Amino acid sequence: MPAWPATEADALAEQDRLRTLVDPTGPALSDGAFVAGVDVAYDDERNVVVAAAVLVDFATRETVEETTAAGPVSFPYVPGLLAFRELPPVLDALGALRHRPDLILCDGYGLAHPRRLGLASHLGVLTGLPTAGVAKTPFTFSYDQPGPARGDWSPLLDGAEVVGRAVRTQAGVKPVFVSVGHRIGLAEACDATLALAARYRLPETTRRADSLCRRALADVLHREAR
DNA sequence: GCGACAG
DNA sequence: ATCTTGTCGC
Repeated sequence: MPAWPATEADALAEQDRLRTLVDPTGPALSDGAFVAGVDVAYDDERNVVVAAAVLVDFATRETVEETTAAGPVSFPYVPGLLAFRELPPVLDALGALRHRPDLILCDGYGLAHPRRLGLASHLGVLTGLPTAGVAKTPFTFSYDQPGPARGDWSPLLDGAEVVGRAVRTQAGVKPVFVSVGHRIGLAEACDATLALAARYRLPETTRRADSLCRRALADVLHREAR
């Protein structure tokens, strides 16, 4: 396993290498599947980053398992290179899961990335597992407003290229931006996102991972302060 | 050329 | 991401 890139030049080269390994197609989830949500929280002052992985039963939306992992911040925030900042602790948290996820939903992008290798794609290749990205903002991409009903969607475009979908997960709420990561198709990734966002704008996986990593970060800081 | 830009 | 109170609404 190659060392984690330390410079932007190394990171760009690593993206080029991983991009050739991505499979942006794959089947829909079935009942009985487990979907993992991952997210991270930072304290750059204290050089601490904490990741959380929450495994959810796709059919019932109940939490099956939760893990966290803490570590030092190993890469600065550079738009386009987010994966190098977020993935080290995420890989640790996923590795602590006792069950293997059938899909991992990330907070951010996959194919919808300036260089076509967002953190969801990156994580998919590193783990070999199906992944997709669900982002809260359109980044640099364009889209027409999707219809008003839950389930309505419109193409997310990078110029003329379709890189994902703006998906309305709840009526009267801003859309989320779904893009494929690895080993799942775009329509299938959107279906999974919609199914997990039955009540709120963001899928339960993302919501639970978000709150868990914040709590875990607070715990770590509390512990270090004494 | 410069700035903006997922989290 | 993070700094941050109360408040409107279901």
